[in-house]
Amino acid sequence: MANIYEVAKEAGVSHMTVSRVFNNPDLVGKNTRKKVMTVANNLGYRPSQVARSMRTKKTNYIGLILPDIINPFFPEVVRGVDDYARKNKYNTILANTDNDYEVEISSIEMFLNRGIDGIILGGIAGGKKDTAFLNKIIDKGIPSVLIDRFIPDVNSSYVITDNFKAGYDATKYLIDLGHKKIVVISSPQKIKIFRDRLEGYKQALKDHNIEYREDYICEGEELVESGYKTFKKLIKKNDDFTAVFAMCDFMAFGMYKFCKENNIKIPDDLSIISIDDIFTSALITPPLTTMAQQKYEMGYAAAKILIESIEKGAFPDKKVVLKANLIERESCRSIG
Amino acid sequence: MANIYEVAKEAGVSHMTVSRVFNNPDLVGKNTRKKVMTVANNLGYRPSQVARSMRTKKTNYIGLILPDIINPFFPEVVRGVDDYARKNKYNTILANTDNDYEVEISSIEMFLNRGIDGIILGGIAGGKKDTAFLNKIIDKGIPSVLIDRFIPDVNSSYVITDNFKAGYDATKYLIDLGHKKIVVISSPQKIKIFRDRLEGYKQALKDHNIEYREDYICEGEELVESGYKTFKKLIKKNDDFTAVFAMCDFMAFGMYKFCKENNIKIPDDLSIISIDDIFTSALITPPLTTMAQQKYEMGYAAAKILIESIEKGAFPDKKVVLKANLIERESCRSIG
DNA sequence: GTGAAAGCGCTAACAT
DNA sequence: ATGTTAGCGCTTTCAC
Repeated sequence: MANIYEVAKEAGVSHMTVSRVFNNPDLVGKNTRKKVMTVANNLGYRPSQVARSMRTKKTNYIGLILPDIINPFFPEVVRGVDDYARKNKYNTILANTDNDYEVEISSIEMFLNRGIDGIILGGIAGGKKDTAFLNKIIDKGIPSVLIDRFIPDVNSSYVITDNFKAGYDATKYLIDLGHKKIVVISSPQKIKIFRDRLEGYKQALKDHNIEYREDYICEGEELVESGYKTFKKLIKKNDDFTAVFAMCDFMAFGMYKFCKENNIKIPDDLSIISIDDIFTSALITPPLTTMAQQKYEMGYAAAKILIESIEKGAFPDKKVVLKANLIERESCRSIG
Repeated sequence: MANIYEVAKEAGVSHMTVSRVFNNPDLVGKNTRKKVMTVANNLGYRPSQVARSMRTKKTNYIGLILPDIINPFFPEVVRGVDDYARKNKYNTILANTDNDYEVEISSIEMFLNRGIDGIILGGIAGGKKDTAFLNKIIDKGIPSVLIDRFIPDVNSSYVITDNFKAGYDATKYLIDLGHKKIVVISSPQKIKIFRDRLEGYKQALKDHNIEYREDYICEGEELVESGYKTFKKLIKKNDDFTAVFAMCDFMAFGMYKFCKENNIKIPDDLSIISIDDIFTSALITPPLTTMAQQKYEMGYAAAKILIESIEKGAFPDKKVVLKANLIERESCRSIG
């Protein structure tokens, strides 16, 4: 493929004029510009982004680290990131880590070698290792933004759902329907965003003079199977409740399975509300009432923060909090 | 960040020795190697992939073009591609096109500018424009592999499901259950893989002496809503059937919705089988019996073909046909 | 086993 | 409005 010198020669100008035509067309005379464009087209010339990156120290790549693109929460996030990125001449490089610390580290290494301009971290687990991990990135001076995670003690930009309010609203929705005995199928409480959801639940109870009961809370992992097991465990200890607040759709799906097997009718015998609204939630029976996270917007906003700060040469320093919206479907009913 | 010269200076060797330590360690004496490694670590040196690409004309990037990562079929494919790629020191750049020809073209432009080493095309629509599109890529001399599509008249590598057999097996499964009146909710017949599924259906009918009826086939798009509408249209014309072969899970989901609304019990009143097996299919009620496509393997195999041919400097030239596996769940019943 | 020279294709900085 | 020079950080090639 033709390079800048061949185009220059053929067009009878210096290579710098060709460069300008592609980067600062205004600085080039109209006729020259036309001539150069014609020659460039004829020769099939396209500026090498690699050579450009070499010179400018800017690759227009951003790295996106997340546990697993197969988790239905992420594709929309990824699409949001990539849509904003692409609109602004950036490309996204994805790294699936399966929450494996070694892989997270090697992904960063790879990104560093590749000279990416910034990093977005989606849904990393948030333990102590992740604090170290994030600090490592920040120390390198690479702009970064967190999605769907808040890591205490680290001063990072992030885009997050208002998890307190989501937990509050979900609970309030059940209360308004007449429920007073509301159990919680909880995602890992070591992760801040899930603690926030629980706090929201507690506050809603308090505001409506309902007593908080420790034995109404049961914790598992963010997996369908875990939702099943966690609910099973809970119901064995105590079946005196009329509604469930599941902290994520996955766990709600697991509950659905348990209920089906044990002939518990949703919502007749039991109301269920959840948080996420992934694709499947509208399709199961009964369709799941859930607090929809704005997944696409999360990705989009994160990319926006990141890229704006890259362009400004400033460190990203914005916290965006998104609302979770109640999607009323058919898994809850009014009682009493 | 330190560059190769600083490391060389600090280690008291030439920069070429440093380069060799990272690329051909065997050519360097053991002691020198150790010394260099130590210095490199201390200085936090990492070879610039950009500079390397500039020199070698190889970026170790592959481009992956697909309609939309949000479509639940693709995340697993992407993961398969990326897992193989990453294992072999390649990274994947994703481009969502929404099947928009302009976007497909501009994605290619972008990939070309970036100097990617090869392209994987997943699920592009397959019309005339796509033939031209694919030929364009091949003409550029860029190695490419198709996933989940066969484009007639273009000599390209591909990884595909045995769609004829998938259609055949799905139909035979219903026949073995005693069904003789089997309608088809079809995905677009302008796409070769769906025509193959229909051929499989026809052959299964033939092999079991069941007459093929034109009015048993109704065509729509690969969308939940379209499954709903297409089935509605079909059933209005003719409700004399006991089973449905839906060509993709999405359309089956749409049918589920219609059946629920119209009090048609699955599988009691109607048996449904489909092709795909996306995440949701196991969670709906009743769980959907479907021919599982090997999505991850598709991506993995495509990346393997592509990268092997990049490394060999040869043009990819392999056709991989994957089996679709029957996942027996609860949407079909035995009759008569 | 190690080093010196050249150059990949571009842009920043400085001319004119 | 256009051109000249230098150099980004590597690897290829050739030399010793």
